[in-house]
Amino acid sequence: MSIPASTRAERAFTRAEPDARRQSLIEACAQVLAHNGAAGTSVRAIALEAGVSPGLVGHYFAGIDALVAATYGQVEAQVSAALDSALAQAGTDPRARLDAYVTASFAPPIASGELLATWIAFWSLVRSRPDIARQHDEQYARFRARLEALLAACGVAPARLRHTAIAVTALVDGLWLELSLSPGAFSAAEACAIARAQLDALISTSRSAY
Amino acid sequence: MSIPASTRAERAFTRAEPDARRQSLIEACAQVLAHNGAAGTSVRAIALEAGVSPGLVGHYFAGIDALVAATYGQVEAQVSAALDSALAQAGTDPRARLDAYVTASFAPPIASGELLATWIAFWSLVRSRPDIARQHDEQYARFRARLEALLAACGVAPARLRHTAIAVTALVDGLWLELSLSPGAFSAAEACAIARAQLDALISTSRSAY
DNA sequence: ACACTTGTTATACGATCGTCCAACAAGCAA
DNA sequence: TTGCTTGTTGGACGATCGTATAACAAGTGT
Repeated sequence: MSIPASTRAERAFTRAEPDARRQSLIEACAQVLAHNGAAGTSVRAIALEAGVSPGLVGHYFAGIDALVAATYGQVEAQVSAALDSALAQAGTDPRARLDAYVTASFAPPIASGELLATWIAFWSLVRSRPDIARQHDEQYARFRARLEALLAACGVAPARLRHTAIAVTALVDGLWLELSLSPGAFSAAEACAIARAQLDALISTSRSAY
Repeated sequence: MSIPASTRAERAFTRAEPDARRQSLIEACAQVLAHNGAAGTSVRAIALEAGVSPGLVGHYFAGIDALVAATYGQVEAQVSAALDSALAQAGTDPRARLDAYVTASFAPPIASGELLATWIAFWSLVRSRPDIARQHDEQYARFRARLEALLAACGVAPARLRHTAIAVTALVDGLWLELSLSPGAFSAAEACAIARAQLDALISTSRSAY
């Protein structure tokens, strides 16, 4: 009844470096999240996307939550790298650097409906899983700290640094979220213009507080 | 084998007004979303919470997505009512009304980790379901339109009205989101202060554009 | 009192879920 | 070669999912 092994045309077994396999599972998870949404993201779908048997997911990750968390971590690293790249191309003028850092969030690969699915899936775990809440807090703190440095270089008063960074982070997050959720409401170019205008207003008033 | 009907001690059957039943299912859905998160929200869990048999959910809603959408609609109505109430208590000064409208988003019942679960569950449906995307767009447009009216009363130039409203909406959304996701990052009072400062900056610069 | 409508229950059904595990394949050491 | 370690497979397992449906309970009109 069973098919003899000799008739197998496909190579179903390929061994990979553990790190590479982990990486491919993370990428498959991101793909499935982007295509099927959070509700349609299952171990089987991810394994299928990665071209791997379902059992292997459990071999590398404690559960699907851990895989989603790892995927979010990788997405965050990519976003961070994109911001770094924007910063590197911005030259030395403090204000230009700040603008580049902020507006990079509204261009690919950061502003993308596909990334949003990963973010939402991650957010849905924050409230119930303390470890994931900590991961989120760390990512948020990191983003804000870098923003504070850029703002300080633009002459924002130290006493206002914290609140200004929170404000800019909220603005960027809000614009990015809406841009990803419904691209028709306003354009990426508008988001950049809005953010720049807001930065103008914030920096001038904050500088006057010296 | 079967238990005679006469031995049933509990009254398992209670008929309700269709609207009241719909309402109770929506409230149960919100409860389950708040307690179990989006992943733990199933037809059975909702029916159990509402004290009703699972089949009844299908009798009132086409599917669980429709119930989530209805729940989001109700939450949005509650938020809108809370904002109206804040506006009603704000008096007649345009700037005070704007402040009240904006900062109300950072106080109960709007700023709440429980509400966040409903929002996230709804967001996760936006990308794949056009009808839900439309519902989201309408809600967003409604909020922004009211904000535009309040900003216009504060002297914001008409040409800047649209961008200013988008900016304030993004700021409020970003602050609200972070406040709900990780209450430890900053306090509600800080969010209010940040929003007020931002409004100051926006209105003064926008007024100067006359 | 009677049939009729309709909200509601309880259950059954097939599909899919996450997890587990014995068998297997490849590389490595001896 | 032989044995051992380990990445990998593929299917089994029980649980839970959304949905469909027949039986039932309470009004309602006649």
